[in-house]
Amino acid sequence: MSSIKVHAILATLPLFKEMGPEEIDRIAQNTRESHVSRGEIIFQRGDPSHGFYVVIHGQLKLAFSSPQGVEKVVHLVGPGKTFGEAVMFMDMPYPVYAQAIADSALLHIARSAVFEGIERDPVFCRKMLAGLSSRLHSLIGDVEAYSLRSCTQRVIGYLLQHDCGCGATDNCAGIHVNLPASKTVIASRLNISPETFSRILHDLSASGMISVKGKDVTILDMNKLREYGQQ
Amino acid sequence: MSSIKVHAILATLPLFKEMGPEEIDRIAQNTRESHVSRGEIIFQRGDPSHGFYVVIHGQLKLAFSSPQGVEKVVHLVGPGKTFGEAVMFMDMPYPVYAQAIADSALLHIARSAVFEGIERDPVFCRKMLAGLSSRLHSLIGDVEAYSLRSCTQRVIGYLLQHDCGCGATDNCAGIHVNLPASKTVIASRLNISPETFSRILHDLSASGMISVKGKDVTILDMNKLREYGQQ
DNA sequence: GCACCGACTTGAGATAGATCAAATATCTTT
DNA sequence: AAAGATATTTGATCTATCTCAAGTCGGTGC
Repeated sequence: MSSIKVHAILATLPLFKEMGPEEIDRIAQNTRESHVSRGEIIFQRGDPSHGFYVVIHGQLKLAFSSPQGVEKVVHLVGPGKTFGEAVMFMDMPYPVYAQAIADSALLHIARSAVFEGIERDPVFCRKMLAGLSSRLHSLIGDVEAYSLRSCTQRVIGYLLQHDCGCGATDNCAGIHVNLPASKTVIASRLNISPETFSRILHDLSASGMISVKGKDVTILDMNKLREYGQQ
Repeated sequence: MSSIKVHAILATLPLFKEMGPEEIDRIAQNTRESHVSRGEIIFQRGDPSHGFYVVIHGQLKLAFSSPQGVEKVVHLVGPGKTFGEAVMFMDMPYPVYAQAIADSALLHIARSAVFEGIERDPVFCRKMLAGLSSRLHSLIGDVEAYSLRSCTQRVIGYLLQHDCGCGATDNCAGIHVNLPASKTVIASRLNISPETFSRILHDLSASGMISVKGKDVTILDMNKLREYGQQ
């Protein structure tokens, strides 16, 4: 891929917006593109970090597995999203592994470029801080969900979060949610067994709140669903 | 408290070490001291953030509660530790509330001072990033523990993490752990009911791995405990 | 179009940990 | 030091969710 194109991709990221073209070029120079196919590991738990990643297209998961081999998906990363920033700022190996769940293209941005960027540009630095903060915020949300909500509530929470932003209408029926990965993976993300996930989806369908066709979920009764999810 | 003393306290924090005295003074100028007694709320979930806090002495908890009133402690903060940084970098209200679990003294550092600091000093910025990263890392650890480990394993993990650093000896028996809060609070922190926590401590005592006297736990057989916690 | 393979569903049963309740123990306040 | 209040322990029971097992569905390659 030409460095022109890399430049263009970087320029669309919130992180680099507002950066001057020459700064972006500097970053682009320290960027490595890679293509991975479904199932490939990008890094293992315990590997040292040399930078962070941007997903150009495809989908991957961050996860760890127990000694018994049970896998727990912590995070799903799709196009335009970044991962691996946090580890870069500590002298620590990756606490999770990253695996492609679809053929994907990635950009790797070298740690050195980021550290230079911080040195030069306080705005960049603040964006980096904002990015980390928002990841932290969503992890707190996960902790809250795992500890205070039932499986059904977590599923409903997930569906509501992933409605494809039809706007502010309160009870717009027919909202469409596309599951970005296999149901087994989503279940793991929600810390539920696949069987339980399947049953919950079934039950929500049966009571007319949603309808499910493969990876497409349609929210039929938003209010009822919200109510169910609330308390 | 005199601003001299504030200056001295700030200077001991890793975050401000390496900063010049005049810079620290600038920070100190934007610092507000507060004393809270046991049970007092420092901020509520939903409150807007105007800076972050340093604990001078005392102990507090960050937590949220479910609609049914069940409380879940996310984080315990003791002397020398900071909290509330992450929220400061986003336009979001606090996702948790903070409550003193012992009479405490706090320093509040205004957001504006932090943002100025970032503007001026890339080292400070990097430390801020490192701080957030490390918090994020430990949250990932929590998520891992909640999703892959049993209650007993979490308790053991907690005890092993909180041994008061007797060094690298592998099987130094008699390591002493002091629970920094009531057992009910620790249990919540570990996402366990108080009853279950009590029983686990009892069982570990019964099998001779630890001994418990109030808030003092002594690890008697480190190896056995580790083994138990592993798998 | 058919056979195969992984993903999903459905049923039955098992269980870790929660909840409820009552008895102690510990800390606070007077 | 006694009375209350709060925290902890212990026992008995309950239940949400997991696990195991057996289909069924849906896409892919031949």
